[in-house]
Amino acid sequence: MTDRPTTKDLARAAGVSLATVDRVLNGRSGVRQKTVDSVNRAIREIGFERNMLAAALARRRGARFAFVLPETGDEFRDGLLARIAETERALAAEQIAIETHCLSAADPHRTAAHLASLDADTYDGVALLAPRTPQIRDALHRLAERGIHPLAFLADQGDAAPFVGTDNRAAGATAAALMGRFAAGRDGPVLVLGDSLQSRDAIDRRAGFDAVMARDFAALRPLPSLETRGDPTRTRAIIARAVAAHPDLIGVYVLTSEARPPLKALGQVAPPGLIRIAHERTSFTQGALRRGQVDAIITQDQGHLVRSAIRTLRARVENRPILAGQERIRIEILLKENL
Amino acid sequence: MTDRPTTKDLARAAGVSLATVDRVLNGRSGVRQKTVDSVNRAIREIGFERNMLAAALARRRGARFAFVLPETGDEFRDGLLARIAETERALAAEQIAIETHCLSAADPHRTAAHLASLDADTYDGVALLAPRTPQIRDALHRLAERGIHPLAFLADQGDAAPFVGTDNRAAGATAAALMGRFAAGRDGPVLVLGDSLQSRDAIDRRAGFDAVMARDFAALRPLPSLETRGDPTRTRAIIARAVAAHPDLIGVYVLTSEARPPLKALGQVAPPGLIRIAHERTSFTQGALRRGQVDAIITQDQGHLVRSAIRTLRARVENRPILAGQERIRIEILLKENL
DNA sequence: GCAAAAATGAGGTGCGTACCTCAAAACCGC
DNA sequence: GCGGTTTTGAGGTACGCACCTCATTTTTGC
Repeated sequence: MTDRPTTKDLARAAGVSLATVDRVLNGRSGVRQKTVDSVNRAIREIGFERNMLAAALARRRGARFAFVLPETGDEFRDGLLARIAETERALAAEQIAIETHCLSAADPHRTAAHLASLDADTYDGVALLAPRTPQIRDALHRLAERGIHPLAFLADQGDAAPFVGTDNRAAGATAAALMGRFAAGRDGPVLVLGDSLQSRDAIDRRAGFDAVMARDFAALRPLPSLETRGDPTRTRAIIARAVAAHPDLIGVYVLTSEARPPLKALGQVAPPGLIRIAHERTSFTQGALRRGQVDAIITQDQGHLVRSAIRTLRARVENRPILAGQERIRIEILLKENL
Repeated sequence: MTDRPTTKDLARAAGVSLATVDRVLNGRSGVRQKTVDSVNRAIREIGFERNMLAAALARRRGARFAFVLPETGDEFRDGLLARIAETERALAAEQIAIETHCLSAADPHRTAAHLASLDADTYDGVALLAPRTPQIRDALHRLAERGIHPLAFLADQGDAAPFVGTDNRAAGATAAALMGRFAAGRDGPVLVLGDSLQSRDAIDRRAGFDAVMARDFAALRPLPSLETRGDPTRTRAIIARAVAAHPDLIGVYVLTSEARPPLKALGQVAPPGLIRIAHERTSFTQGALRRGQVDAIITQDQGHLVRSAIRTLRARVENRPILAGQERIRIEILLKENL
């Protein structure tokens, strides 16, 4: 903490002028590779660390980010919006602006077009939650080319962008472990259902669930996934049919985020002792836990997700390393007792 | 985000000079109450927010904090030290310095003396992990009087300092819920043991554990707590005796952080199907989870704890509000599957 | 070896605040 | 209304960096 070297010291050590140091530090053009190297060497030698406070001050703003989300309207998304708004307020003091763009439906073309419309002078980074399609992949690459840092938020986009979110396979595996342990030796079928089963999340969760079931809890028989399509009537019908067809039903695993319809439907027909596991903390699932309508919730902390996304974007904008441990989103298990 | 008002604007709005604004903002003396009020009114009226970046830059440093910890030497503490070191590195760029002071043993007088020796010119805040005693309470009050912000870290100090840590009663309750669910209807005794049972943590956890056991799992009979005193030989003896005395033993709950000796001892004599629950993620407990030597770990994220402590201290130093949601330390449940 | 192009240097300004000094003004008790 | 004290003002410098302009040097192509 004794006075750290400044750009002036760096310039002297590298044998160049302040202007050149500035060019190198900020990646401007018009500097020979040889010079760049010598400055970088000097940075290491004297242990120069840029004072980001002064940099942000001089730059007159920290950064401006956007979250691009689908306009689905479920409680999970509402929670995300609330966390984003909170984070924005907290970061206003550091001159960080955060916007939220909600795009209706899951139209990859529209999403890609929106990404293409973002201006590099306005935005420094974009966190995108969207299914992985070729259009999106290209749009992300073009964003990066324009100097806007892309981030895959909750839905992995491969190497088109760094990813912030949880491992859905492990989340499914965790659900299976709880189901198996709670069943404790009983045997019978387990119902698995979800909103839509095509999404990457749902597929990964199902895979993780099945793997652990097969390995550790062979007495339980996971049934083929059923798709509710977000339709409450259909959901009720599916559940009624399943409960009737399997009088020895051990448990139900709701693997997508809309947990309300299935849990409500179960409330009326569930046999006693039925184990119910669902995903995502929402005000409904919390209440359901308290009321005993569900036994465990597998979730990820939304505030942490949002903040992690912002931290990751900032780190990239400021060309800084991240604290890996802080950015690994944990798979949380919620019981009534640790809400 | 359009140009925020600066101190200059504030001075104009309040009808005073920049010097007076400075005096008020930084709580210097020699300003009439009437003037202070009018400046504060102007702050609200024009929505002035101090630019902490510029302030930190001008002040030539962000802040300097110290963690004062007991020199116990268990894995939990080692983890904390590692997280503190990480956080310090990450925050160096923001001119935040973090020190760690390890005080041998749990001598409240020594700890109090150490706190008294801290200089307000050097430290802005201190996070203290120590048992709650009158000496400590007084030392914390005197710290605050000298202008050093105190923080109760992991161990609550009542109103002597704000608290960062988890609710140990809820942690114990969570352990009980898992124990009960994993036991799934079987009946029999449950062994509860810990390093030391006098500490506030241990007492709270036991209380939470018993409450849930009595309410939801009456078929299980928690036995009186046994104290291992950190002695492996004694631990082995206790466990051997308990296993012999209770052939129908259902589970074991290790409620303090030194989980290694009990789990190792159990490894040799545990009846099949015995449910083992312990606290705190360490490299040992993680390995034990993977190897199946323990069924669940109740823990709190150490990195989160440390960062939350620092954020809370910073917020106080900078006279800023905190993001409550971010500072509530969650009680995590770890299974093999969600490590 | 020449002109054109590329690379580098010198020097300045501004960001919003902290902190300092010295002088001027307002207030106080009597 | 006096001397003394307290309060306030004016103005400056510094923090470390970004960003700008213009001159000068070095390199490149031919």
